[in-house]
Amino acid sequence: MGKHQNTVGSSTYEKIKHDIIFGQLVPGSKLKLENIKSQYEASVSTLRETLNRLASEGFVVAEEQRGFYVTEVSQKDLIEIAKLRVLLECHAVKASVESGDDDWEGNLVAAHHKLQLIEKKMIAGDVSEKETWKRYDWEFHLAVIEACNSKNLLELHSILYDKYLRYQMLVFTFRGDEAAQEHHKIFEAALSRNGTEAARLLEAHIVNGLEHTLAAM
Amino acid sequence: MGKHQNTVGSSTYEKIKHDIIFGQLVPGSKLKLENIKSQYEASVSTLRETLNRLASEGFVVAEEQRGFYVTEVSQKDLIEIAKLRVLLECHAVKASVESGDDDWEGNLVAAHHKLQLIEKKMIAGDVSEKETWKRYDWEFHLAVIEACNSKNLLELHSILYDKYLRYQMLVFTFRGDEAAQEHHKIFEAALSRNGTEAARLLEAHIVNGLEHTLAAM
DNA sequence: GACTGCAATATTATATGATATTTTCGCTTT
DNA sequence: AAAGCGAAAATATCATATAATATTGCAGTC
Repeated sequence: MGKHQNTVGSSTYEKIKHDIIFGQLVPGSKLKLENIKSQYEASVSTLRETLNRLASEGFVVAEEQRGFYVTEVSQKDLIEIAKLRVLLECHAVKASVESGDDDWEGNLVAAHHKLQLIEKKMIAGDVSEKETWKRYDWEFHLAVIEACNSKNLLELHSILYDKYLRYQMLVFTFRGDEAAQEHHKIFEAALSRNGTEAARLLEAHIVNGLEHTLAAM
Repeated sequence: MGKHQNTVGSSTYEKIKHDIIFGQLVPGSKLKLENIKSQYEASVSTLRETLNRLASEGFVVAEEQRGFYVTEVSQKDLIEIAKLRVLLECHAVKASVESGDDDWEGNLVAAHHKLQLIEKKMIAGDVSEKETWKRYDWEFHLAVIEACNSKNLLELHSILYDKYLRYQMLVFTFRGDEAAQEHHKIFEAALSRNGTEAARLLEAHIVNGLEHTLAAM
């Protein structure tokens, strides 16, 4: 059961990725190896491995012979990412409700329940658990599309979600009850196996979130 | 004009990726650092950087403390990739014909012309330039969607195309005149700004290719 | 006699610090 | 200003040390 000890490489990967998504590492800033070496307690080579991985995922830009930079943000980029999320996620939800089995349903119910609980807390004014909230949001969105039968799609979606999340964290604002209701409707449509409706609601949900974030940028 | 000298890292990346796509490195085989060190003339650290990059793109699988393996192939995976290509490429072509300018048209005409030339050679029996042919095929498909206004989408598509190409190379078979005609029809639809028709033809083109490849696996 | 469990050994992956290149930046000269 | 020239800083690469995994051989058991 006990998760075997992580390598230095994988834990620095998690840390740096986290710090980019949650804004500790500011967009456009240079990642000088010597500097981050002390900050993340890893050697140059290990850091380079990490930064190369993050570069292929798009969180870091690697300029040949010139080092690494935290990827810039822009409204255009956010719009692209949101549109791609709509494209992939709406396609996936239709496939998912088609082929989801009882396990899928159970998992979806659980994910929605947990999300609902923390949303209530947030709406009541407790903003202390932003990261937990976002994890539950992620788990819910994943649960909806998980039965889409495409590992490849789920992997792409995972990266897109993180990129989208980065923008949300950048200009943190809570849409509160509105988003919670949208989640609930998506949940109901998915559970009643209405793929088209779930896709429609999902698109509206993402677009609303996008506009909210854009307005705050 | 002169392309500035490549780093060891980027050239080994190109080489290993090429060898995976074109089958020199067989699916599932282990990439032992010491072995490939001599083969690709790079140090362990450089190779690890490369393999980490290829792992996030999905050409290599990295198992913690167990090393790197060439990603396995399967019919299921191929089907997933083809479906994703359809999803992204059809969406992109509609956006592209909407907003493509004269530069886009010019580039598309050029790409189609070059592809047509080499297809004629191939049909005539000259199979000596497989790689050039595939590069032109790639350039054509890219040219069609290039004006979609989404850097993110084009990057995802680029990786998907390479994964798809790997399967085609695995069971190399030339669809000949059939594919050439499909390309031509896609070209005409795109040029006449009929996005819906272009998307329809593109989907059929990819699905036909998929079935051809599946049948040969 | 074959099978299981354990310990010693060999192999391999991971991580590090040192070295070689390359770029950057300030200073001088035109 | 613009170009040329180092010195300093940063990146890319390497060889090696450390830690983990796989393998082998040997006893003890069924």
